[in-house]
Amino acid sequence: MPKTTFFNLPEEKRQKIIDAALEEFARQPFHKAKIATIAENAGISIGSFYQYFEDKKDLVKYILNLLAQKKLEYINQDMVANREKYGFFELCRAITYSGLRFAKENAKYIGIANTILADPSLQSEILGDNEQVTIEFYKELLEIGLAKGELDPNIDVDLVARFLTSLSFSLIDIVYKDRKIDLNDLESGIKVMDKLMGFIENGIKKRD
Amino acid sequence: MPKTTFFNLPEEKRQKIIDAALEEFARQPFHKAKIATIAENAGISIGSFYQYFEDKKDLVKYILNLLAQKKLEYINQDMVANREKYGFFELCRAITYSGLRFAKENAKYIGIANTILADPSLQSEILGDNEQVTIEFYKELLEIGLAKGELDPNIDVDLVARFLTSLSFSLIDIVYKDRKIDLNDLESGIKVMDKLMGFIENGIKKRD
Amino acid sequence: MPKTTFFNLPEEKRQKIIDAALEEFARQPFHKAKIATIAENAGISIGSFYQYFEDKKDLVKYILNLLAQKKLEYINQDMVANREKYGFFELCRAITYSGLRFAKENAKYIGIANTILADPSLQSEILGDNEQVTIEFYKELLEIGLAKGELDPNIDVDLVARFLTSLSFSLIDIVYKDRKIDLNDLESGIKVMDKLMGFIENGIKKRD
Amino acid sequence: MPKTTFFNLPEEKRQKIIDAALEEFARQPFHKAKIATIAENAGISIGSFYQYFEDKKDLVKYILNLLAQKKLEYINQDMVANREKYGFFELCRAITYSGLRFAKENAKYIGIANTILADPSLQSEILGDNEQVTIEFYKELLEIGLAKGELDPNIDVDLVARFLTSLSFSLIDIVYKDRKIDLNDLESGIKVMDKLMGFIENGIKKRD
DNA sequence: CATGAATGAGCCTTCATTCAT
DNA sequence: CATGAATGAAGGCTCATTCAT
Repeated sequence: MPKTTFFNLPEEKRQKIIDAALEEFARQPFHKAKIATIAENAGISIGSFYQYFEDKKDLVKYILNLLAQKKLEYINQDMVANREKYGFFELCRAITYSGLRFAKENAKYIGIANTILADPSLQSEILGDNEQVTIEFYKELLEIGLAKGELDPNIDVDLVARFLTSLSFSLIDIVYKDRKIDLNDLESGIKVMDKLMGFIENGIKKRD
Repeated sequence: MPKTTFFNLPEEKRQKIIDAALEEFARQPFHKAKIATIAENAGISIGSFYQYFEDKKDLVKYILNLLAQKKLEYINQDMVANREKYGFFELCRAITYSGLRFAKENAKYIGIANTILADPSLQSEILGDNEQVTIEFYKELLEIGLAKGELDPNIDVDLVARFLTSLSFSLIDIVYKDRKIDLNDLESGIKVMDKLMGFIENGIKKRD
Repeated sequence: MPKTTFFNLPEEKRQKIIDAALEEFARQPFHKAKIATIAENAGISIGSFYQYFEDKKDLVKYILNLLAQKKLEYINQDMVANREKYGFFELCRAITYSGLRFAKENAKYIGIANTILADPSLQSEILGDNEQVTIEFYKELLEIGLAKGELDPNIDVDLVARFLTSLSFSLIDIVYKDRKIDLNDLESGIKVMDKLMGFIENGIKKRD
Repeated sequence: MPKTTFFNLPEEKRQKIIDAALEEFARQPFHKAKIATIAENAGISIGSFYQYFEDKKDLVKYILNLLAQKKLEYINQDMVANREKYGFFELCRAITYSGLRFAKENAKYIGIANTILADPSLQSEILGDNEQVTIEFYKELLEIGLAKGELDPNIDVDLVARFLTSLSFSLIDIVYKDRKIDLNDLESGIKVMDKLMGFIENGIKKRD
């Protein structure tokens, strides 16, 4: 966690530092990213950087948490809170849709998490159980869907949850890498999503 | 590409070097992986290393090509050559199945490609058009399937090809990360695969 | 010398700063001792520190002077003032005894002077002529002793003075390092001292 | 301990590095001594330095060991081996004499050990039980002297051993700091020593 | 071809000191 | 006077690459 000095900073300055960090980590993997560059782009001195953060890892952890948090904010909290009232596929669509919006509005930084977490020597130390949380969330949705009779009772809940989790990352990947899909046209984004969701729906919904 | 001296080496020695490199890249991201370590584990001197390879990047490119090549070898070449004679889903299953076997027999090194390619500063330089190749291959299979009337004519060939490509990586990911799926029991591996393929099949096959 | 602001401080605050400095210098050599730590332990801000002291060296010089001064205070001033009236060995015993009491009551900080003065890059700059003063003092005592016929006229005054000075530091060293000598039992302290003084006395007193 | 690469170096080069280190540590305390300076004065690159030594501490430990070893070599090994055959004061004189010769021929570097070991944060880590060894050695000599009836049976063996040990360092200190004692005139060195030993002898020898 | 010592640019991190509030 | 954020020079250490043997 950043030191308290960081949080005492004026909003604007703090944001500038975060932006500089995001930019650098988007360009360089952890071990090649230079704090000097980050500091310079943030308009602060190296010494100041070390008054805000314990060290390089401290910064990375914070950035990653920020991204995770930001992504969560895109999800419709009302739907999540009242998940019982919505259909499974409706929820999945909403979640995926929020993921899309997140991707659209943060296109520049989506690759960062992947880049950072690809470093085996950081994973264990930095990565919390974010992924596990996502899996558990999908499992719960699936259980609800099964109880309501929306889903094929034969599906392997664990496996499907894992698959949906992995898929959500894939989706972002596709959107992120394929610049041909114009994210500024949200319409087309939704269409992409709908098609993908169609695959899933056809695959696991209950058939009469 | 490695220098000719490398290819003049006795098979055994060459393999030892490759193994050492794989091991190191599995443990460390590109910029933290040390040639000194690789050389030592390979039982050669640092000087020799530089007689075989141009530099560090040269080694990485070679290793990546090796892995791609090895994965290809797992695919039933007869089916690929005579792809016209097989059903689309049959081919997909076979390809996925080969991916599974590859994952099973090279579990240790699966993460390497991901780790290496997560480095944005390497991607453009090192990554060839491997992924594009895969996408094109799937597109061809889809076109054939469409021509044969196996597939729903409404699907977006480009998107589905992209999706299948991404999916194949996801699959490997799931298998790779989830140690609960006992890869030694190939039966279960196949079951996993079949379930996943079921989703796809339900999603894009032609319905009468 | 500290700035006047320092001496305007309430006694208590000043002492807290001194204590914090002593503590830090006891733990770390000059170049590793941190003003930030001293300031924090003293309950003042770094900025305040620099309002009291010119710089780090200023503090060290002051601390060293304080210790020297404090040690002097342990010596029976009456005996020193009227040195002519006392026997040489009586004076030596008294001085050594006072050194012991100083060591006992300031055990925690005895090592500081040694630690600081071991730094060659500081010695010339910081060290006054404290040691020379001590040597001169012993020389005077020896001259008096010789004049009174207490001492063997053949001794080399300069050398013995130097030796006694060095010895006084050795004594403190022994007491300081050897925790087996229970300083709380002053009785035993005196016994140690008496034995050491016995060596000297036998060595330089006039024999008839 | 230095790496093997260091010991593979030609004698001359090795010596140059040691000399450069001695010179730097004589001028600067541990935390201010710069490897860059040592490397430069030794005529090697910084990189080379780190191929010879693990790190700065590694070098210091080695230098300290060297000095201790060198000092030992000055002692008449025959006398030490056959200590039973020599008188206590004879042995003490010989040991002190060897210390003097060591001081004379290594005047420049005598202060180094003191300087380095004055750093509390290094003592525990670097200092072995060298001092304890010396104390034990003197204790043994004293026991032999007592058994032979050479010494006053009332002396406190432990205390005197400790005192002699401390004294041997003091002696070196005097010689080291007092440039007025011309060490090039060994005659005068011996005289100094004899006087000091006289004090001790008078203090602890058996009186009839 | 093999070797491994030599090189030095490069980067993280520290901390004494300053200064604006 | 008090504060504590800002500064940046400085130094330990790493490691890819070269080269003489």
